[in-house]
Amino acid sequence: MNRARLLVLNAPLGVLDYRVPQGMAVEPGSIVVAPLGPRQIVGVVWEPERLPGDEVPEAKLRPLLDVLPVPPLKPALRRLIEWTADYYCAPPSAVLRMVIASGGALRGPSTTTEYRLSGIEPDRMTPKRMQALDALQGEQASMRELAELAGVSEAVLRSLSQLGALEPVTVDCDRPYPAADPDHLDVTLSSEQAAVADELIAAVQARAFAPFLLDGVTGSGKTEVYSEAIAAALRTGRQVLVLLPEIALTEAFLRRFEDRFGAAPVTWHSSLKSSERRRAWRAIAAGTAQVVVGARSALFLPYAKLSLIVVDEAHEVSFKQDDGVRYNARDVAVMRARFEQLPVVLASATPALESLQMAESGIYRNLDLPARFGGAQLPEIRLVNLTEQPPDRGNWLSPAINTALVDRLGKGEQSLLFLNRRGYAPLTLCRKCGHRFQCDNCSAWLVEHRFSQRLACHHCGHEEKPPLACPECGEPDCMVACGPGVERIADEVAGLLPEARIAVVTSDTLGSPERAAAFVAEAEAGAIDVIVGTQLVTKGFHFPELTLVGVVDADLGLEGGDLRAAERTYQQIAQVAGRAGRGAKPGEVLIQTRHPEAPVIAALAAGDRDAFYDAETEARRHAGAPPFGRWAAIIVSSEDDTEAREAANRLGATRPHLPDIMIYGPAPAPMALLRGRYRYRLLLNARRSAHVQDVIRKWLDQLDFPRGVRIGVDIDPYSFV
DNA sequence: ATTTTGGGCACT
DNA sequence: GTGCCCAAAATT
Repeated sequence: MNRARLLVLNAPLGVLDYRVPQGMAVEPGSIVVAPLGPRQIVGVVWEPERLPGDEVPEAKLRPLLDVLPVPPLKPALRRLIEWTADYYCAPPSAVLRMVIASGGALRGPSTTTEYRLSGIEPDRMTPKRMQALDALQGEQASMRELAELAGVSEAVLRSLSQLGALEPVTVDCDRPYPAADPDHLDVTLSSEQAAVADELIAAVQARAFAPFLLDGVTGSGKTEVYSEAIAAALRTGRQVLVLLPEIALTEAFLRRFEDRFGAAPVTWHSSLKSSERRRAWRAIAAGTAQVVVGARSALFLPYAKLSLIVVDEAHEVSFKQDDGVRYNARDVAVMRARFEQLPVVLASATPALESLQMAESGIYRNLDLPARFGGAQLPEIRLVNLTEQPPDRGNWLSPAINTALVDRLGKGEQSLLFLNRRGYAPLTLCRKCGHRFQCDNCSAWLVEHRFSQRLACHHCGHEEKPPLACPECGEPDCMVACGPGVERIADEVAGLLPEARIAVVTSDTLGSPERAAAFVAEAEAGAIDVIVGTQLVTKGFHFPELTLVGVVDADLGLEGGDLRAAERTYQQIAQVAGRAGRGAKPGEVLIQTRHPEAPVIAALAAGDRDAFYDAETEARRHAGAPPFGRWAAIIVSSEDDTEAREAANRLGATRPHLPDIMIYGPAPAPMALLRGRYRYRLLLNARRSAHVQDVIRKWLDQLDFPRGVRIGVDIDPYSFV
């Protein structure tokens, strides 16, 4: 009798045992199809001793249906799944789901049919058809995806297809990607860069676990350096994974990559079309995808022969996933490298304190690139004390920034204004009765977006048209904007420099890779004078003509009780400052603040990175915060407030009392209502030696909660909402 | 997660 | 007795 223990994709089921029929060849890692009641589910064969489960009598076992024609998941990846589930207190099935991310990749034919506009106009035009033809210009995807894209039903598209306006295209899912050539470009590195590159190359050739912290100021050429390690990996015929924090601005990165290697890398991110996702997954599993550039989810793909992981901008907060499995891709990347026995490079100009600490204690090898490449100087940083030099009433830019903006426009140089607030104003109220426009589903104000004429919630995506009259008192045309957003700053610049070409850069305006690429092209061509942007502009840009950076409100990030507020503020401002003066002309950075004496701000002004890190290290040590202690959050949520509060109280009442773990709460979460769910939070602060995960698991296991209640565990949380 | 089962209740 | 709704149980 041949049994197989499966990890199945359904989280509440987890582990199920099956019989292996005669003649079916399975091994640990095989991806199989199994019967479940009247349905079929996908699972992965596992070592039984590694997945605890009750022994099911043989009579109950049903036979497996099929083995899918994809390579079995390798032991290193299976260990990573186990580790991730264990460390982040997540169901193993939920982690497995990230590996088998592309349902369609596993089964079915190796071609799919996509549709695109043929250019033929349908005889009879209807509003829906018009809308579809408009929206689908230049798109090619499956019926379903096109329907979603155009905001029409599939029936509309089917009729368009019948009329010939949409034509089918057969797509081969296994067509190979263009080959990357490690020697496509002859690269000249400085001697400092070459020394660092050589060390990385040696690590790639050594084929052993080796974590590196590649620590270099903005503009020091980190990408060029680790590209040489990528080239070394390509020469051995193996694969490389490069993790980037966000896709919005990867276009520029991809172009540089193509210049270096003669082919675009394989990309992986959430907005891939299903056929692209499938093609990438299969190529990655087959080992034919040489270099994968992806968002954090690319970390869990089944690489056939991985040889190097690079985490670029490794300090970025967006490597922390904040729903589903709440993992930190930066940390999991190191674990994957360990299980796979490979080098991993964390590259950053402003490393997380945790990473610095690992380097200092010798666990990570520290590689420094202290100078900017090509002799470019780091920009000069000046503080603008807003209490001494306030902006004009109703404005947000101080005379100092205004003067500098005028000066740069006169010289034909570019300026960048940074404010981490989307929209026109963070709060809108009625001038007559003071009514504040709030989201129905979240504890958050609705933010006015003037360009798109909408009031939007930045947490749940709810949008509405701005009302003509106050919903509370009926006063017509009553809305008053409170505080600045990037759109309002752009307005102010337009008033100051009527002839300037201004671009607002946020996730709203740069949502798609295409638009991001268009913006980068415009900015490089000098068609933009002033860029006003959110944190999106802090990363990755390289505009040689950009010589002025203005930080509109340096104090903004320090508000709120976020444990990492100081570090994040330092990183954001240091990164955005690093956009200035990357070419031949020196850069200048003006930082508006009300607290010039705050340690973070003072360190930024002095350009004294060590002073900041020393002060922050002491603060963290004192607070028992990472890396000296650990935090964990438990979020209890339900659509019913009472149900959520009672569940949270029950958790609080049964809290374990331990000497090395402090447990605070429950209390309403800072976002007490989010996407229609009421939320309560408990916080754990533990000594480093404490087994936080074990404690949490034991604590939660002994309780039962009503169906509507969700318990989320966040280990090493970044977001404190 | 999804499907099946079973109890309670209103209605014929 | 039948149909309907919802909660609980089962799924290997």
